[in-house]
Amino acid sequence: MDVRRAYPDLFGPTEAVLIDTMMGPPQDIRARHRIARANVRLTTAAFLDTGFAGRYRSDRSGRRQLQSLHIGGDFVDLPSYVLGHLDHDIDAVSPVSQRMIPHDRLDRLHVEAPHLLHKLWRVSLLDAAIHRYWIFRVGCLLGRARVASFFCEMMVRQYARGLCQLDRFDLPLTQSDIGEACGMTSVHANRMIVELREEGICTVGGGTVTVTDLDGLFRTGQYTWDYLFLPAHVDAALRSRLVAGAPCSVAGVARA
Amino acid sequence: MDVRRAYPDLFGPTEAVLIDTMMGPPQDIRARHRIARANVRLTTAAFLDTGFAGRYRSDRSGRRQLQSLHIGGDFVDLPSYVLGHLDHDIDAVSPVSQRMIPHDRLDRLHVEAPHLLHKLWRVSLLDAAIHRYWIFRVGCLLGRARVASFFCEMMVRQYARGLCQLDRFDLPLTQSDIGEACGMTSVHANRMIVELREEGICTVGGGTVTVTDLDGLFRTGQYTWDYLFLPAHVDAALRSRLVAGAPCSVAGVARA
DNA sequence: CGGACTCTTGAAATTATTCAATCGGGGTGG
DNA sequence: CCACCCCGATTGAATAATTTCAAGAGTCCG
Repeated sequence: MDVRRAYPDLFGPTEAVLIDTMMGPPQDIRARHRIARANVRLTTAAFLDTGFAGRYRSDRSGRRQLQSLHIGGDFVDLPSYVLGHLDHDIDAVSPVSQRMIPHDRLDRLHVEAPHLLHKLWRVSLLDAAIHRYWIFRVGCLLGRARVASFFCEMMVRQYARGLCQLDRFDLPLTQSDIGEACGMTSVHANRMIVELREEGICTVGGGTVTVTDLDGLFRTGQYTWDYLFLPAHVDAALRSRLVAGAPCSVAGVARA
Repeated sequence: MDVRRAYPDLFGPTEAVLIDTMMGPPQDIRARHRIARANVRLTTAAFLDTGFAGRYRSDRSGRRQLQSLHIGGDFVDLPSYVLGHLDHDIDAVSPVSQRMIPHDRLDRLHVEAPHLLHKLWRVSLLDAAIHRYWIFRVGCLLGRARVASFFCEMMVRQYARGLCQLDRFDLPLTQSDIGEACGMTSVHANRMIVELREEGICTVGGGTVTVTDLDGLFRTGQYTWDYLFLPAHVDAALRSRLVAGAPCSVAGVARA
């Protein structure tokens, strides 16, 4: 996954080349291995080439919360560049291929290409917007809606990068992982998934979610993608496929 | 609240003056009035002088989730500068005094003071770290712990800005607001608050939380402040007041 | 084949919501 | 000044959502 494909409305060809030259060679990380550790001074930032990586925080009883789930094309480690270290661990959820960007290489952008740093700032604010939506999901929605909303997001984010169509998408998570993402036990996650299947909305298995009722999935998850700030053409494509399009998005921004 | 007091380890005196010159005069917003609207092109970013402001998203049934709560000294609106508009509303929770920074004034920093933009990037990543902790709080903790954790955060963040001691702090929220922050009903929030009071941990009323058992509050909320990236002296002060200090923080970062 | 892990299901216990009602303080109009 | 009203806090009881505990079935792999 190159940065242009990941952010088609953000980076130009020259910028993409520059970013590419900053990144080291691809490194493979095995599933369930650590990508970055909390409370350790870091000197490189990871760009996620392929695979899934997650941020985790655990409570005292060992119960774990997935705080974010990154897909190919995400800069998973920008916070470590700006803040120096992380307050949480980042793990490979599936097998991952990543490319490292040295922090001091990013430092040089301040004189070489300051506009690029501004765009990386934008990228990290997109992550923050996703975080806020996760707060909403976990805080407001009931079990079935939480899982549906989570599936919607993972599908739309991959769709926006050309990684899937709107009928199925990769999700190499166990039901325990899905529970950790949605703030529920694996047992309850299983029951919600069973319900979604019985309602003919989607099936989950083999690391893939197959969507049998796209509208139903979005409706059940009360899902809108306005917070993803998608490129206009992706937004339009999504709208055309959904009877009750999202209430708002980039294209629909009013003028003041 | 000036920026130096808000971020003592981040901005130098010269930078503080520069930021100050960018900001317009203080504007008063009445409680429960809108500060920024979703899906509207914005041209200024708000700096919160005093008061409390919150980001909200609602589900289809009208149930509302507080996604973040800002206090005096927060740049509440940086996402709107970088992304152009917001995907959610920002409301004044209490009476608010804010100062606006025109986006084009920030643009000029690219040539005038690029290092300042980098620091603003840092500020927005601190917000993102707080978002992630909210995901953890709402997704992992049970009711009483959620409320205690929320209280801890609001106290520590205000303490770090010299806005309170560790025995009481302002929290001009109704119990309904607290419920929206913690992902629960106002009725349940009330019950959790009653429990905290009966356990001798804290009392809530009149827009103030009075902490009668600081250790108990932190223990009940399983709270650590590592994600706030506090200045070292604030971190040290907190540690010295808590028998079982947080497991990790800036001062405790390993060297790689 | 054995072991480890995941998915699945049932039943009991816990946690949280909903519905309904009461209490109390602060402000307003008479 | 006081009756009245509204809103927020509080409580009880019934209902719903979720967790916990436990067990069994399926699958993959050494």
